[in-house]
Amino acid sequence: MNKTKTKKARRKRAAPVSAKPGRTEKSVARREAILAAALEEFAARGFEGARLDDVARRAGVAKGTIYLHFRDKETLFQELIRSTLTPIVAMIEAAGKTDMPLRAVFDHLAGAFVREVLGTQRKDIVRLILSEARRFPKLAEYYYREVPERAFAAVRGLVRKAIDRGEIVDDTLFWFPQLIIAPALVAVVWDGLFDKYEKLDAEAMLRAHFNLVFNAIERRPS
Amino acid sequence: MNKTKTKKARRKRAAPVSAKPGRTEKSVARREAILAAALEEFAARGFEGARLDDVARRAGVAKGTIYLHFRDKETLFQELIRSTLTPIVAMIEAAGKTDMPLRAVFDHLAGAFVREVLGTQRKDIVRLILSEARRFPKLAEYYYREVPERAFAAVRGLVRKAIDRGEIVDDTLFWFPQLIIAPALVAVVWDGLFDKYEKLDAEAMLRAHFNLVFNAIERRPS
Amino acid sequence: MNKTKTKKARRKRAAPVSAKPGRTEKSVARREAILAAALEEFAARGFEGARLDDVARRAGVAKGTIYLHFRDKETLFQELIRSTLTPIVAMIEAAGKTDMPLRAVFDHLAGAFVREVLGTQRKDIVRLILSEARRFPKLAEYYYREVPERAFAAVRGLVRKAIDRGEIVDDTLFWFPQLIIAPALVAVVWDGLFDKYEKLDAEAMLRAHFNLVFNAIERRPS
Amino acid sequence: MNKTKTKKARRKRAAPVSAKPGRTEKSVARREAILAAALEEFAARGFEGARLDDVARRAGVAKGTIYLHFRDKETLFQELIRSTLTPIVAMIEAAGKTDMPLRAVFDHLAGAFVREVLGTQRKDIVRLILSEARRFPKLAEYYYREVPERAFAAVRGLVRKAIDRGEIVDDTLFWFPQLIIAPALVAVVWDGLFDKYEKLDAEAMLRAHFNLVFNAIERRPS
DNA sequence: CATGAATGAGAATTCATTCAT
DNA sequence: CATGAATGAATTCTCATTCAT
Repeated sequence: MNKTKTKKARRKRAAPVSAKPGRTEKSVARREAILAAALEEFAARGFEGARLDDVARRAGVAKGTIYLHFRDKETLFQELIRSTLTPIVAMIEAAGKTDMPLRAVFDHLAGAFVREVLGTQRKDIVRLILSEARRFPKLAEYYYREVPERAFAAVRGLVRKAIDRGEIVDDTLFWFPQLIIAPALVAVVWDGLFDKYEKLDAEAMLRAHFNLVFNAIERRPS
Repeated sequence: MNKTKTKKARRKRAAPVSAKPGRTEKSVARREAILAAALEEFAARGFEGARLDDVARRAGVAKGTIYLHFRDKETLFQELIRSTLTPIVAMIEAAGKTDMPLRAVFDHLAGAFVREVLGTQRKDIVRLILSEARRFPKLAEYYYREVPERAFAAVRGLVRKAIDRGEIVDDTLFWFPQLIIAPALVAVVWDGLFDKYEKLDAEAMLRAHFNLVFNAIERRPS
Repeated sequence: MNKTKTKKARRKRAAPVSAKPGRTEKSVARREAILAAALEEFAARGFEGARLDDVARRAGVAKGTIYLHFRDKETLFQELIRSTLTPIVAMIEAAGKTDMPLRAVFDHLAGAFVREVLGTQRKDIVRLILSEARRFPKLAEYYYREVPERAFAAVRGLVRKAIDRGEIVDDTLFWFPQLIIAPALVAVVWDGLFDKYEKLDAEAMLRAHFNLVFNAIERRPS
Repeated sequence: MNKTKTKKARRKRAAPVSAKPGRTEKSVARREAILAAALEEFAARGFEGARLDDVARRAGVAKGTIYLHFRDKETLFQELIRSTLTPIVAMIEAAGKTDMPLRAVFDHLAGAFVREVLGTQRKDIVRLILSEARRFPKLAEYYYREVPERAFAAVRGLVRKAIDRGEIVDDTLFWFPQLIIAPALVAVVWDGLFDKYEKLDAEAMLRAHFNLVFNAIERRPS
């Protein structure tokens, strides 16, 4: 008689909607406070390690309040990732539509990355994705669709245009757009793990990388 | 921050010595079995998510036996990382002492990386470090001293020799040795998160990267 | 992204077997202690109202120990019902196979019921079934198959034989075997709810009921 | 026993008066809506299992509104039972005052029971009393005074009159009036637990029961 | 009166760690 | 050395009740 069920599947009708509930300023503010607190805690301890108790305390709300805004811990985590990603995705989309020279676009994106990601808590979100997405396949797919897939499609478009315009003579970046962002990944990881042992000037590294790459692929004046 | 570190300080009396205990064959075999099982479980669920119960079951030993070989869960985790790292460190040391042309050394290391890391469970160890090391500063430092510090020192030595020999004309890699391994990091991350959505030919990517880099820095025959 | 799932479905591999785990005397004794404590608590507060904390305390074990023997609260509840029912089912089966006069069989069963059910904690189990089975359809079906279905089949067999033998001249009990046990149900309910306000001599009531019934259906010597 | 009654005594300040509040039509309607919703929820999940959230939703009021009409969950429960019982008590009182033949009275009551209880949600109230009254001694006593005590007094009066009039020759029902309603109890229980496995024609069963009983006790024309 | 967001005391369940056998 | 039953602190999630609007 039901020996093998995995879990109780406790009651839970009429889901707490998860997304934006009330509309009051207070309500929105609380939601933001919870997300901010969650970012700190998840970043510091990972998904499993973070305690909702601490999130609540840090957000200045009662434990139960979290559940008025997010169905459960996992939902809170995913909403956190999502809401942080949205503006980044917008930035990527915008970058793909420009007609500036390739090098200029990358320089601009590198600056934005250093300023808007590395320089803010958004880098923690990136780290969280690196650390946890594997255990949340839905999240991994969402992230894949929103970020690398779009970003690489944009890069490919830009590279093709640059070739067509004669700016560059090599299509390596078309086939491996990963190569252009690889140092950014290094920067995030380094910042999280080794910064206290050795500083890394991420912006300089990114610039050096672009120099190498464009030195290799730019049309050289004979 | 880090206000409420209640957790990690539970009971912990008379520590069972931790390191390599007896010398019996059986004992050593058990230790290996536990480490192998731990790798699987930690890789699949992360440090917090893994259960020693599952490690024991997978290793075919009783739960208590784990404690005969490792002081606690954290020690098991760190020993796992350490023991996996040892041969990699040796490889790095060896690579730094060669006199082969720089390009040849990197090609060789890339092959070794694809074969010995990406193609084995060692990639899971790398991922675990990326994911968890932040919460284990001791581990992060150990890893930093053993791997990137040594590896980058080796790279710097090789680069200097290559410049001295006139093989290359650019010292970017001396200042940012990270740039040469960045795509390897991408490969590990991609493999863990996105492989099911889009395959990535890591070896081809690494080769393409070297082509770009060396095209940029090699002395060009006038 | 998975907005509508009902519950976390937390990990739970390799079910804790639920039934008899170890084989030690101690283990069996603990299991019994837990079941006994559970009976008290469930009987006093119902399924939802009972707290496993109290069950553990009453059984003299730690909270976690309960989970070594029973997958969860529901399983504990159902095993409790089941293990109590088993001997009752056996009794019913035996009663159906006799060749005694119908009246004698019922007299015997009534005695057994008063002695073995009303006079023991088994009456609490009956009450629990009345109270809770509706919320555990699996349990309700199990109970139905084991008790009323068998019991009424037995009654019908006995009634038919009694008619064939000319003991009784009426087949009402064949069509409504419920009528013969109805007062027993009243006795259980009364005992639970009203005994403190007015005592009910259950045995006398059952006897009076049989007198009525047999007075109505027995072949009357013209 | 009952060592650890921690539960039922949480906060409870400035009680909101409990009983019938305002007099507005709206107010009365709301109260009725809440009671109706409460019946559904308590019947489906029991006292502990029912959630006031669901009651409020079903009644179309806010959660706080319940507390404007009922002091707390327990009060709501008891008022529900009480208000449902009132008309039943009236029916019993009326039945006790008739001068119809005993058999006719019972036939009439059986019809009323099938129509007004079994055929309506009132049967759920009966079930709730069977299930929960034990945990609410006040409720049990109230119910005892209002229903069985009165009903059995009425039955005894009717029986005595029937004997005096020479309708029946046996006083069993005087001593055990429970015997006359026992099948009704069976009908309620069966309906709740086993109806899906086997239908029970309650009315036919009650009639068959009366036939048996009156066949046994009616003065037989010599 | 009505609302429903907020609260926080629980309650079920998990799992690292211990220890008697 | 090995075992695995037992422990109990910790953690997530629930829901009766309150109270500011």
